[in-house]
Amino acid sequence: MTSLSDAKQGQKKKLSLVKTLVENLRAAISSGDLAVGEKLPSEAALTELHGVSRTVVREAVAALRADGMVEPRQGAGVFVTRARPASVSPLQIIDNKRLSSVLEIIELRTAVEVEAAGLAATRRSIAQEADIFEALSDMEAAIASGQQTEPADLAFHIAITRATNNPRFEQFLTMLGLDAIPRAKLESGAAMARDAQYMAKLRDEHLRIADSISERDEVAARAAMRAHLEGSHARYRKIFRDSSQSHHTNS
Amino acid sequence: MTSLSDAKQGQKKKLSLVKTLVENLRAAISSGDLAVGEKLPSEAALTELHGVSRTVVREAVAALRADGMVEPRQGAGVFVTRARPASVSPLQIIDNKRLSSVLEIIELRTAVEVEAAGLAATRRSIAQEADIFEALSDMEAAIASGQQTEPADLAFHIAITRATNNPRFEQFLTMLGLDAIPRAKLESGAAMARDAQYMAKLRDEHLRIADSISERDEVAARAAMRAHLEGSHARYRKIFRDSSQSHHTNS
DNA sequence: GGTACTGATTTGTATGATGACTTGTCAATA
DNA sequence: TATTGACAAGTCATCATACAAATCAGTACC
Repeated sequence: MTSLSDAKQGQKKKLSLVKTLVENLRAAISSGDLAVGEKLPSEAALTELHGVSRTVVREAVAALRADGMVEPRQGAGVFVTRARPASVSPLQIIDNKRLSSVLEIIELRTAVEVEAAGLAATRRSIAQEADIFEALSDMEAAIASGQQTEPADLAFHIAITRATNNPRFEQFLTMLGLDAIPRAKLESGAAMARDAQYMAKLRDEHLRIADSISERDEVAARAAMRAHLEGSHARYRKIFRDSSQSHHTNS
Repeated sequence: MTSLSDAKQGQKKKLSLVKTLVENLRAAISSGDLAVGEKLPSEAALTELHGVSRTVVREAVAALRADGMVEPRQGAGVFVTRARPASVSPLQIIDNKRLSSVLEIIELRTAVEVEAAGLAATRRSIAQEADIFEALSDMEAAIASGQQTEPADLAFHIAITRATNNPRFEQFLTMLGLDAIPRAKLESGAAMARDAQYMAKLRDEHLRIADSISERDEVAARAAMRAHLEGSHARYRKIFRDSSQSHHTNS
């Protein structure tokens, strides 16, 4: 025991007792020594174990709670909620350069947006329906005027998630942000983006989704959204193939 | 002036003193009211200003320090180092207290996990199949020994996302952490958690999912996962109803 | 068999005390 | 004058104690 004070004196001087205790606990949690859902030793036990006062223990727990790693419950104990600090959003580590990463994200989007389309079909309000069609016409306007279509595209999809009346769906898509609508224009799709045929197909897919939601046809809405995103997946997979081929011929 | 205690009682019911103080300070900092480099009021001043004890003040500062927003210097004071927390994850704004929030998250999970189950059924490797069944038996062991089942439950679901061979699915679930498996045992489900009938049903649903994935039956896997999560949704909605009823009778 | 009570455990908050460190003041000194 | 050194006030770090509030497991009771 008194391992903390010893360690502290063993090192230079710095490291406050709280900081060392936080590091210890954090290590124990992320190493799985304290598994998710498990209960930490009680404050009394921690004071005993580490040879520090309750103040130190409480401040250390306060720090972990701020990280979202633990959650104390009065009368019950302190419980581990996450193995890693919540501050690092795992999905944020999207390597936009790698097309495989883009494909992975599209697949995850498919999961969420197909469900969103189905829920939107059953729950949408009149106003939300109008918003969807408005986003649709914005997109068409962007196509007609040759502007960037990505923001309008994203707005259309967000309008649908909003129509689920479950804010988490919109949060999810907003979190992905423009990463969700990959950079076709940038990578190699400059030609494709101006391809009238491609744009028409995109518009048609969107229209089909919007119509299904409008008609409260859940099954059709799901199918249309899935077709749209799987089409998108296929298109980017094609880009992947083409670019790697051209890469080969170049080298 | 005891502004904190007043505010606390003014709101619903809960919200610890530490949390409210943290929010206040955080707001003051990000609003520029307390500029970067500036020194916070001393502990004594803060206790006076907000009408709380030093314990509360110190834990609040410990939380801000964990966020990297302030840095205390012994003998000198506490200084602002950043205007914004080091990083914020967008979905993090989950109010675990509100059951409606839990229900929303379950719905989002349903979207992701139903798709994951389908993908897992088509893509799983032999090893991944084994991992799923291992998680399943861990869960059964937890039930049998009367341990907490939530961690094992989460592990089972994560094993499935892993079998999609798309790391984004696992990242998504890991991001939610235990928020994804709401606190049945904690809130009001102490009785439910020990309910053998409930546990048997849970086990049966899990088994059905695992079997479908094992047999590479995509449709069945999706259906089983959806049934499982929609059942979960219904169960928590029931808790919501019951608790609000009991609340009414109490008041 | 279910219900209400009770006591032990645990976190939340308050308070007082002591030590260590930082900073500014100011007199003593070269 | 400029530098040094002691000193005091202010501040955070830590410890110890106490009580309140919530939880939980067992127990007695009906």
